[in-house]
Amino acid sequence: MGKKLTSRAQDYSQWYNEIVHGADLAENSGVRGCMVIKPYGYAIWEKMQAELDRMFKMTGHENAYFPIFIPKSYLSKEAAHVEGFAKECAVVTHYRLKNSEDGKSVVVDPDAKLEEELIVRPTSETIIWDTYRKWIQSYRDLPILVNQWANVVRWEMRTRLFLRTAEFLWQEGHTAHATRKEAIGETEQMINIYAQFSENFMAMPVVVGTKSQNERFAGAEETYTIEALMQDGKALQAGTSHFLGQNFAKAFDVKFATKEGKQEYVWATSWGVSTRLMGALIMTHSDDNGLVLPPKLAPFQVVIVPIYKGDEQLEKVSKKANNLKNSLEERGVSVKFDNRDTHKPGWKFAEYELKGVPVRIALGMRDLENGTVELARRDTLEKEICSVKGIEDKVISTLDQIQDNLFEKASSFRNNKSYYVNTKNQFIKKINDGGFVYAHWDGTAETENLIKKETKATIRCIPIDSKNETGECLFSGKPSEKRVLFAKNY
RNA sequence: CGGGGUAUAGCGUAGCCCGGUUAUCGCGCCUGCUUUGGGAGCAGGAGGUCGCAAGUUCGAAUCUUGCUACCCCGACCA
Repeated sequence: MGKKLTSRAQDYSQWYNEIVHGADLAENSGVRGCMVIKPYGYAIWEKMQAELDRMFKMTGHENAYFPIFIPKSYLSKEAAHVEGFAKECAVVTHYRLKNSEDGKSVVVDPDAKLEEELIVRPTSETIIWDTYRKWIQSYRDLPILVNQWANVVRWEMRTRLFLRTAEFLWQEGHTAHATRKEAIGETEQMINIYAQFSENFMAMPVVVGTKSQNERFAGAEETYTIEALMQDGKALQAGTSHFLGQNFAKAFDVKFATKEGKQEYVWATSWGVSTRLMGALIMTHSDDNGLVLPPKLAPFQVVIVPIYKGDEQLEKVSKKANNLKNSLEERGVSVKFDNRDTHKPGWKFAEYELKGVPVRIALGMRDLENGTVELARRDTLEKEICSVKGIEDKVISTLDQIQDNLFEKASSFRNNKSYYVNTKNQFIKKINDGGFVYAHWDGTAETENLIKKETKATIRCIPIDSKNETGECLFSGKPSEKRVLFAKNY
């Protein structure tokens, strides 16, 4: 074993930072709170994008693009919305620079002040609904099912790579519907797509639920969420889908003529996931040796490391390795053959372990003689000598096993850290230990605020599959109809 | 945004309290030879506006002030 990361037990935050840097995912930039996503990290994001985009299109959505700038007046048209975002908006006030008087620098030209300031979008509901007004006249124009891939800016005070940055990448879906029912259906469909993506691609189990009023999106009537449990026992909101009612239609005067010829306001939804998913991915699977990637999101699923002495051996090994690479690629497996002569095998082993490559194949002269390869899997760190004959099937089944195993491991971790508590003391203890705590709650914002103040826990969601079960709120003693999910959160 | 801390070569650091030769060490980097199945060894070498800007001083990495960035803890948030 080579250089050691800080262990999770020792310092979880530092472990996280060391993985992000060590696995070459991202780094801080010269701009406060803004990150540089490096090629290896971006490749993972691209894998996420590709699958999500496919799922969006399968359900009838189209991509479009709206401006990064939003006139200030738009933002204030929906009261709750502006209140939610006002405190974290970047504002453009001028459109020109000029040389300073001493000629050594550039300064903002005071003569170039904008008539109306522009907000750098923190989210695009307002500019999009201002646009939809022009697109929608009749029920025949509905539904509109549009998504955009974009960057947004929220001026965060405290940032962490991927988890909370001032600028981040995301997708935001914005749909318009003729009926309340259809819009709610869309909201639910999209949260389910996020849940499927999380579980099937990220191998990350999530709880699907709705947000309490306190946690709801600014301007939404209902917010659906997927909540995942990180290895330090804190919850991470991984994606949200909002039923916006007619709030934005009313704010931007978007009406349509029904079949009967009546004018009605349009029903809206919006939904998004962001580069925060990268943080979720890291904190769900990775271990003290580095990143662990599920095969479906790995930039390359297999790395082949040659072992040789001298050019002659390298040539022989390379020939075999390239054949193997080709035959794996024909079967749909992505492979990197690392034939760099500048690093030794041991160095490469450690490097790819840190980078979370699911399967490593080592190939040397001994293997050429015996017709074998050494196959190592990242999730269990197990090594096995395999016959090269039929190795493609073996690799494919190993990748499948890794994908499944990661989900199983994450699921059992979460299940073991999910508690059903019935007393205040138990509640406080389990919250402090970390984990998902299911408890009765009286349904009021006052009690939720009290709990947050006393325990730092918030209601992560009211789970969709929460069974009706009468009980008493642990903090107010008032009656409750179902348990809700509490946790400390990111 | 409030409290605390840090900033010295690509990375991690010593020196700072108590100002004074050529700024320390490790990793990495370059060259050569030997190596190569879990981060190689030896020899030689390169690399620094000590975060930025002012100030104090004969003299500043070291003292003072301002700025910027990052880390930790809070409040806020995806």
